[in-house]
Amino acid sequence: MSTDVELCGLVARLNQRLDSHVRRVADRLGITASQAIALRELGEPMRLTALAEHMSCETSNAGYVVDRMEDQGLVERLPDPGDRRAKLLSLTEAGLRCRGNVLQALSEQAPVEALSAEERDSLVALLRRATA
Amino acid sequence: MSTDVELCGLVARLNQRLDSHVRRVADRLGITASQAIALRELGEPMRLTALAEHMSCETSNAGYVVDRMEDQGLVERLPDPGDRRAKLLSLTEAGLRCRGNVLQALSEQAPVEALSAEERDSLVALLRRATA
DNA sequence: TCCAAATAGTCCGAGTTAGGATAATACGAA
DNA sequence: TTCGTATTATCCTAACTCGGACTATTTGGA
Repeated sequence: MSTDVELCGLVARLNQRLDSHVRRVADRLGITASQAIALRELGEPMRLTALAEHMSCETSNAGYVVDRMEDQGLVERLPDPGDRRAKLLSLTEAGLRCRGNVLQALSEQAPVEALSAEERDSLVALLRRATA
Repeated sequence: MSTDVELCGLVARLNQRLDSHVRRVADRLGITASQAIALRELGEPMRLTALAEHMSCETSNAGYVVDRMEDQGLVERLPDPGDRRAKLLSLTEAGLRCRGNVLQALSEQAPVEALSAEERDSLVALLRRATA
């Protein structure tokens, strides 16, 4: 088994764990995991394409998630002044409150207790380079 | 943005890239990405629970994937001699051939060219500890 | 022995995801 | 300007995924 193949499995496993973590947090807040991730990334208004990029998913998928959030009054689609094709996704009052709760809950539990702070830093650095 | 939160996003991004890679390979071979991963992990007969663990997914999901593979004649469910509840997933002739193609295709392109061999090794080491 | 709890697998419902088709708008080059 | 190409978002379909309910079987303790 080559290093590369093992790497795939390890990344998938860690991703699945982090995802479970987000899922638990989201359940507690009454939203879905994807919504929690979207809220996490919506620190400032952005286009759907940009949100999809931040969420590491397809644009159509981000659209599906935003549809539900719009129904729940968490986000609005405002026209983009500079491009009539585009819309700016902007959090509502409720969305901002919900985002605060998400960030709070996500930071409460460290999802990778097994690593020291230094190891986490070097892991982040490696991942940054790997995905650059 | 804390290190932990950034870590979540980076892992998701890398996972998505590796997944896309598997998806392209699988498309070329006429199977789905999940099937390619299942084939990759089925180096030897194992139970459904074990396969799910290797695939980093729920048992029910692994069952869904195996159902399709069984329909296509890639895998068989044989009774486990030691436990009448369990079944051993075993590749057929066609499954073995397909697995060979998958391993070949997956090893052709390195999915993380941005890192040197040493960096890949330390990344693998960190991920092993993080998911231990 | 006998029963409660744990484990293995199946099935189902609801929700999520990718990818392709489409329509509207923007952009760049001739 | 004007046309071909690229971008932005939406919708749809097929496929995937989780989590829970259920049955059969095993295991461990009284």
